[in-house]
Amino acid sequence: MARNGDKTRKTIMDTAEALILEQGFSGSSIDRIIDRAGIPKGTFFYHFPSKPDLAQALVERFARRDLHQLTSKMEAAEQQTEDPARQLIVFLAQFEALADEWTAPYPGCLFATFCCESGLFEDRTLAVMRETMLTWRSRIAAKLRAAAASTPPRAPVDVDSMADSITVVFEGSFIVSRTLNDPKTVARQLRHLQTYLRLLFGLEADTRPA
Amino acid sequence: MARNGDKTRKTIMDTAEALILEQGFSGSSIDRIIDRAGIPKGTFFYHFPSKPDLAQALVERFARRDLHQLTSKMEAAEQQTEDPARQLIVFLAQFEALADEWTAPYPGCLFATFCCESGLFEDRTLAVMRETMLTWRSRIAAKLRAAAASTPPRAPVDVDSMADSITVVFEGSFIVSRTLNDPKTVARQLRHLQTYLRLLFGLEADTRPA
DNA sequence: GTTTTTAAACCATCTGGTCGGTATGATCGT
DNA sequence: ACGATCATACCGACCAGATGGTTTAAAAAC
Repeated sequence: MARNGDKTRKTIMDTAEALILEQGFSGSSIDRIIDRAGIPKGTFFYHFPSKPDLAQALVERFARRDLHQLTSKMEAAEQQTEDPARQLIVFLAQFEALADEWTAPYPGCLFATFCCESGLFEDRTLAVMRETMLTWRSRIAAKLRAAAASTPPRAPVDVDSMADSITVVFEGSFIVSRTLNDPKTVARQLRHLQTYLRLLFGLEADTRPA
Repeated sequence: MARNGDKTRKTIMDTAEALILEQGFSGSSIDRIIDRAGIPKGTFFYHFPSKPDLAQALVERFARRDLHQLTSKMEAAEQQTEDPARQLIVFLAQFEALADEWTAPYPGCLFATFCCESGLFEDRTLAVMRETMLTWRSRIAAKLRAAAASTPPRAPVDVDSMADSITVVFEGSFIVSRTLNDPKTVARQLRHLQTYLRLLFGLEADTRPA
């Protein structure tokens, strides 16, 4: 299965990511990863020269998928309405709909996990996380500026930190969701963010409670 | 030096907590903890029979301090104003003032760290975190109900998840703050929460931007 | 014939944890 | 006031297994 190298690599990464989300990075030994994946040790080190290289590959893949979500859901929102404030609400509503389907086992964010062990990682690994968050900030902040230009917000807000709020709510609600064993937490928190935006830009309230 | 046991114990716990906040729990080996603390191994195991017992002691101390903050800052807020909505804003403003002083190294939350490695801990350890978060929820939710009773909120909100938002913002902003290397993130996010509350209960906007 | 996978033995170092022992008072009967 | 006793606190050598990682040689799959 020579050209199936990609498949094996994916198996390793998927298994590792799932394990890391449960036990953290240091807690996920290579032996346990290959044991769960049913793959010999030699194969692991054929694909990843070292454990830090695995971390790098995982964080890059996670960031790629994350940014793809940002782009695709933003484009979908832009096709639904012209108003930038409404676009942001539609943007969040899509994530809410996604999160609303979740049941256990609770999802996690690789960024949060790595951040909580940040002293163990190389700079290049942490840089991927930083750049991803800054990309979210700049894309969302641009929308917020457009929204503020067309409708003055009801309260003075800093667009950059307001943009960061989305990331904050994601990361924070993952943690609270998992700690409380409540899979609906993420969806509900995303709804509060929408309510905040509605109030800020004077949009009619949603009938469902936040 | 009979009664110096407490001091040694505290040294171990302080060192361990700081290290865990940097490297995570599995990443903080007992050898590294005692090395940093300048304490021999035998002494460590005299105070803590096992590593899980250290985790338990740490999480219980953290929870105790956390709940003390909740109580003391809530009482301070209650002495400043009678209006429950304003009390919540004052409550948050106190944490904001605290967070606004922070510079590097970035603070972390032991709960977040443990949550990201939750697969490694005993139930009793995770239970402490869960109960602490639920205590926050019920105390804040009570205030929110009182606020909603005196002023109908401008948008329909679920008080329990609104109460959870505070925990969500704390946990989330710790992660974002550390990832972006921006010590001011926590304070700014706490300000957004205040703005949300102001808009919700029709209070005048703060002049400083959120 | 090149890429990929498998298998297993091997290594130095680190891991959580044990154990026998020591120092320092406080408490005690005398 | 005396030494004997005792609990608390501290020390560091030692252990078995896990850790990340290497090596080697061979077998598949394309």
